[in-house]
Amino acid sequence: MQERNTLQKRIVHETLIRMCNHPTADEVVAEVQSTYPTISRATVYRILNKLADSGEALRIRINNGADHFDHQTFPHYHVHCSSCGKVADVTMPVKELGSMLSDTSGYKILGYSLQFDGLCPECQKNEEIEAGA
Amino acid sequence: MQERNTLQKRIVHETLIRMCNHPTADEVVAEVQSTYPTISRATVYRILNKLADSGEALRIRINNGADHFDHQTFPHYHVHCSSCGKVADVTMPVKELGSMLSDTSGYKILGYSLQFDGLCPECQKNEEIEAGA
DNA sequence: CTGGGTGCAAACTCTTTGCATTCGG
DNA sequence: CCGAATGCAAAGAGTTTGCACCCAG
Repeated sequence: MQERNTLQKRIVHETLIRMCNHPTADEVVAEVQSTYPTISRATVYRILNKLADSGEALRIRINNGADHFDHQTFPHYHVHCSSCGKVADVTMPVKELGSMLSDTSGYKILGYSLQFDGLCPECQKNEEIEAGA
Repeated sequence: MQERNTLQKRIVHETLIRMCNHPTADEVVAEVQSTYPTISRATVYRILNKLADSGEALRIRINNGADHFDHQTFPHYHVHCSSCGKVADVTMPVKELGSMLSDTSGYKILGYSLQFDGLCPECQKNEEIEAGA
């Protein structure tokens, strides 16, 4: 029943912390395996799930795609670029949401997830170029 | 190039409207096939995607699971029961969110998605019973 | 020692796609 | 007619799981 502190766990967690771009599980696998080729995809998935469940990392669910992970656990939100898929932080705190957690047809609210969709600066630029051409 | 009005499209859309419980694509397939066994899963998926793309239905992405669909297109949010997976509406309007759509590291915001997680009344009851036993 | 963790491959879930056929306009 | 839409089956992406082996405590 005792949780063990294995090399794999340390490597995956450290890798996630080092990757600041909200990587997908697959990107974490690739990054981990670039240095430790013997660590398997299943292990990385298992460790990421455990981190997300225990609150040591956030799972970010993007429309139409794989889950992304974020090692930052303080309350914040994410913008997802509809064009290139990049994910960025929205650091602005949304205090109002706290007061919204009621009037939900009898549900006991445990949490919420808020994500924005939009275009990142680069894709906006590309859009203008295409429109101009 | 002209979009056609097929029997399948009408059936899938009507079925979605009739199912008020935010069904998954699979549940729509099952419901449609209970009356029209020859309509294929692929067709239902294609039609649901088209409805979601054209704004005639909403796609609700739930943590760890299949997409749900909602024929209601007016602005509202959803609560997802972490225990039984049921999805319910949050009809409370969230005006504040409109003013949040800025200060997002240069992103041009096109939309956002807000979902709550919690326990539905039934699962709260079950939890109490288990705790008491 | 011992059972939690790992690696591998296979399985699984959800969704999309290639292709021949059908049928709405 | 003609090509958009369908049905089928197979493929695809992302993730989980069964099992034998391994190693942290």
